[in-house]
Amino acid sequence: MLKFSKKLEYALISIFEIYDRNGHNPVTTKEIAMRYDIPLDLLGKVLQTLAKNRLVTSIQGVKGGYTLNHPLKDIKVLQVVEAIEGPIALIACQTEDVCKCEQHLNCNIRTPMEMIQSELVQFFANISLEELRNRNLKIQSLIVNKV
Amino acid sequence: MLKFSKKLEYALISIFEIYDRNGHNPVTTKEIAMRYDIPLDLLGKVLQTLAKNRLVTSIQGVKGGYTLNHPLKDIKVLQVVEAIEGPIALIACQTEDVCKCEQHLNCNIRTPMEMIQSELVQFFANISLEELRNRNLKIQSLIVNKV
DNA sequence: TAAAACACGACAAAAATGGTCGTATTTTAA
DNA sequence: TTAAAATACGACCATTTTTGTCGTGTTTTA
Repeated sequence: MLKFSKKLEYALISIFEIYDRNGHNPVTTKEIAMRYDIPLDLLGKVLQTLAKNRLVTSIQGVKGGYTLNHPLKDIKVLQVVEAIEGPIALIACQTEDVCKCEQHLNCNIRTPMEMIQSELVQFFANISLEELRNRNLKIQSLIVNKV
Repeated sequence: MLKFSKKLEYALISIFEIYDRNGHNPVTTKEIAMRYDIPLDLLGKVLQTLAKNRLVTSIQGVKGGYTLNHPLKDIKVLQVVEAIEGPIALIACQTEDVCKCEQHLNCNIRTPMEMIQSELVQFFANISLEELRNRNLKIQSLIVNKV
């Protein structure tokens, strides 16, 4: 099934959570893990990955935690996806320069897949986390109005 | 990593291959499997799934095989994806009416994810297999012109 | 009636994902 | 200066998903 990984879910939950507390102290892994019932160690790794990819800043030591590096409008869904899951590659041979799969000497889908992939990357690159929330709010208000 | 499954690859390869021979006899699982070096039994199941989803027609018996039900322009990427991988559900609780994950009693991503999912479904629903090939041809010709 | 093809359930192997553990490092504050 | 709280990170295990295999049955043609 086409789906996001748990790690990606945890990353998005964390970013939203850190954002919602911003201006205050750094948010700790433990706080997020407890609030959303996420395994502590795993969440730690997710946040470390986000830190390596400069989406959050880590602060070590007592009173440490994580802060957001950018406002939600400057974080694109693509950045989070690629930080956590690596580059998008719909079929295997798109990560390699030369297609190594003996399978498809006469491959009839490589270039079509490259095309759809580049459009998919654009798709994710064009949606910021802020828009994710706002468009959602719009939808909710439409529903409210409808009722 | 965000990617298509092998089965989905095999499905697309098969549809293109059957299309490229159309007007002739039904194409056999064995022919496709040999040409693209795909495990025979697995490919069989993929084609059976496509048949159940009315994308291809199966013909049993000697001289049997599979034929395409629709021209490429009438097959949307979404149909193939959903036939093979089931409905797109970016996070688990989108297949259920009520989110059962104790994890996210205070889930802050469900509705944002619903939003991005519905846009993603639209994305795949708007691309036909014909377009996959044609837009690709356009890109190729641009490259040729560029050189 | 034999051969060639699809149909399908059960199962096995392999890969990916999710999760755990131990240890080290950094920082604050008593 | 030392204890506690926090991140950093590699190694490892468990679970799930994906991929592939096998055996058997059914359909159709020649």
